[in-house]
Amino acid sequence: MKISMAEIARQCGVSKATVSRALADDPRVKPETKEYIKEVAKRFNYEPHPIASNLARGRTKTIGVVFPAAPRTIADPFFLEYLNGVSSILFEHGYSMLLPQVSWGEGDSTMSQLLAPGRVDGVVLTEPRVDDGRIAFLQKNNMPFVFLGQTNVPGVAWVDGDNEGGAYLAVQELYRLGHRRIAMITGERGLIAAQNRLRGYRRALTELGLPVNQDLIWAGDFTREGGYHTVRNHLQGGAKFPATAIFASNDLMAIGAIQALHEVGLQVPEDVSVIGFDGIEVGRYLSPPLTTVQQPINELGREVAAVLLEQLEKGRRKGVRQATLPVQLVNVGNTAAPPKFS
Amino acid sequence: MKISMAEIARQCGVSKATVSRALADDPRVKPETKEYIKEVAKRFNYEPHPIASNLARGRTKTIGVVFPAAPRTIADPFFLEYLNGVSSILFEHGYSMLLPQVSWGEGDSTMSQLLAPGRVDGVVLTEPRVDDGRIAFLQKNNMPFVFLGQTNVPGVAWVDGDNEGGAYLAVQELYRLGHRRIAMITGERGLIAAQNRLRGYRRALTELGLPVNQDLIWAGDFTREGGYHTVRNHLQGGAKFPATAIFASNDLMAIGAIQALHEVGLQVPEDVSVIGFDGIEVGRYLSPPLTTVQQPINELGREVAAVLLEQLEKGRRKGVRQATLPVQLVNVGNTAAPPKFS
DNA sequence: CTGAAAGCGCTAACAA
DNA sequence: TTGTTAGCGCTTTCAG
Repeated sequence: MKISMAEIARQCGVSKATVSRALADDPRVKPETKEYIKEVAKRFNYEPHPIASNLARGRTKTIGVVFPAAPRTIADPFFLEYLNGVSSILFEHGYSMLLPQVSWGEGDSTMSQLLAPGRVDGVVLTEPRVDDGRIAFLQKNNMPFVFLGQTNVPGVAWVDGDNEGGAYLAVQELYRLGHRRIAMITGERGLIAAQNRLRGYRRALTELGLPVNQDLIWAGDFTREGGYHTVRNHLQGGAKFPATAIFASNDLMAIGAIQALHEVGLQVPEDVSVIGFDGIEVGRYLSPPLTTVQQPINELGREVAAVLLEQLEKGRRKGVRQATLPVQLVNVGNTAAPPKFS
Repeated sequence: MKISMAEIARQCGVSKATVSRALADDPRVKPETKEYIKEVAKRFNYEPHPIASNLARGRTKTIGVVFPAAPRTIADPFFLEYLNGVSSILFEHGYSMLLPQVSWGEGDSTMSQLLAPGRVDGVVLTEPRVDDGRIAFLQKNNMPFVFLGQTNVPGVAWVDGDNEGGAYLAVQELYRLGHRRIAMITGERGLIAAQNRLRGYRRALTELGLPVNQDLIWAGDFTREGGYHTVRNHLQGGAKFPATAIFASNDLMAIGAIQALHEVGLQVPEDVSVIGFDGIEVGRYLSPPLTTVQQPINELGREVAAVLLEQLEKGRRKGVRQATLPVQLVNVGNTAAPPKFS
C-alpha cells in the first residue's frame, strides 16, 4: 500500500502525533521540527489518508447535493448551471460533492440511506415544497443543510431568486406592450417557487386592473414537455388561441410552449409573445433568444454553498441565513405588441 | 452521536463480529441469530458507518468522475447527459460518485490530491488526449479506470461512440445534398475524439473525390464560443462565405456557428447547411432542431460505468474492455441543398 | 514542545 | 457457529 504516517514518524524519529500536528500546522510544534517533518513528508510524497483522518475526527469534508425530483432530471439546464456555482465554492474550501441517488417520495429511507451516517457533513437541497418533510428529517438528524429556494418553515437557511418580483416584472412588461390576455404556465404544484411565481403573476394583474382568469392559468411541471403539452391542449379544436401572451414559470416550459406554437403555425412574437423564467444559457442559443426573467443562477449556487459552509464552520445554527437575490428581465426576442395592436 | 455496532452487539448479547457478519449476510451465522440481530438493528434504526467500514476494508465504494478540462465546464450538456448514465449504473451497484476538482495540466498533483489515497476505488475519465499522461499516472498508482473515449494506449479500457464513422456519415449526407465546399470545425487539438472526427471528414472527402482543403478546416475547441468565433472569423471582410456547408465536431460548436451565421443575415439551411455531432438534448429545443450525428450519450455513460465495475469486481486487468457504440444521423432541420442548386 | 495511548466504527484473520 | 484480537491510518486528550 501507500506510505503511512507511522512510517514518516519513524523516518523522522518522532511520534505519529507530532507528524500529525506538524502537517496540520499546529503551533505547538517547534518550527525546525515542523520544517523537517514537512520536508520528509514531501520527499516521500506522503499525504494523509483522508478517510482515516475523517473517521478520526468524525467528519467527511463532503457535501451531499440533492437534485430535483422527477420529472426533472440531473440534466436539467438550470440545475447544471447552479451545480457549477455550488461546486466552485465547495472545491475552493476543500470539499467534495456527493451526488446521491435520492428520489423524494419513496420515504425518508432513500435519503437517510445515503446521507445519514458519516457520509456527508452537510446537504444542499433544491426545490422546497410546502411543508417539506425533508426539513424535519434533516433537523432530527442534526444535519446542517441549505435550500436553494425559499422555505415556508422558519429558521431554515435558504437562498433564492426573487420569484414573485420576477413574475411581476414579466407581466408588467407584457402589459406595457399592450397584452391584456396573458396566460401563465405554472410550475409543479407544491413547489414553493412555483407558488411564488404565480403570486407575482396574480399581483401584477390585480394591480394593473386586469381580471385573474383561471382559464388562463395552466398547470405545468417545469419540464419542456410540460410546457409543450399544456400549450397543445389549449390549441385543440381549432378555436382561437385564448391568449396573446404567455408567461411560463421557467425557460424550459417556455421553450416547449414555443415549439407547440410553431407547430400550429403561430409565430413568436408576432402572434403570441412568450416570457420564460430563469435565464438558462440554452435560451440564448435560440433565435431569437428567449425573453426571460434572468436569475443569477451561478451566483445562487455559490451563495447556497457559502451559506452552508458558514454553518459548518461557525458551528450549527449560528450562521443560518436567508438571502433573496435580485432578478431582471432580459432579451426581447420573444415579445412584441399583440397582433391587434400592430 | 449515532448508535454504533458495539451498542447493537451488546443489546443482542453477541460480539461485534457476529453483528458485522449478520448484517453482511455471512452464511456462517446461525439463521435465528442473524434474524434476531437484523431485527434489533432495524428497531434501533441502525446502519453501519460506511467510512469506518471502508477504512477497515480498504475500499471506498466511491468512484471518481473526472470532467472535461477548461474551456469546457462541468455544465457542458454532453457531459451532463453522460453523467446521468454513469450515475445510474453506479448507484444501482451501491457506489457514489465523487466529482473532484481536477484540472489537468496543473501537474499530476491535482489529480493525485483527490484520487490517490483511499478516496475512490476507481476513476472514470473523459476526453483522452494523444499520449495522455493520466494513463501512466493511474496505472502507476494501480487505480482501475476507464475512459469515455478511445485511447491510443493499448490495454486501457474505454467506451466511445463511432467518431470517425459519424463524421463520415455527416459529410456523405452533405455531399448527397449537393454540397461541394464543406467546411469542418475541429475539436480541441490533442483530443483523440477530435482527431477521429477529422479523420472521418477527410476520408469521406477523399472517397467522394473532393479535395481536402486546409482553408476549410477550422480550429475549434468544443465550446459554443469556439464555434461562434471560428465562423465569425471566416465572415470577416465582407468576402463571400467560403463554404456552403459546415460540419461541426460537436453540437455546441454547431450552435455557435449558427448564431454567427444568423448575425450576418445568413439563413440556415437556406444559405448554409450545418451538421453537429453528439445529439445533445438542447439541440432538439432549437427551431428547426439541430441536425446532428446522434451518439447514445446516456448509454455511453452506462457502459463506461459497467466496464469499470467489471474491473473492480472481476479483479483488475481481468475485465479491461473496449467498446465502440454506433451513432446515427438525425433530424434534417439544418441541412438543405446549397443555394446554387435550389 | 513532544510522546504515549486511547479511540473513531468496523472488518477479518485466527481461535475456540 | 461464535468470540477474541488486531488492526485500517489518523487525531486527540493527557501527561511529561
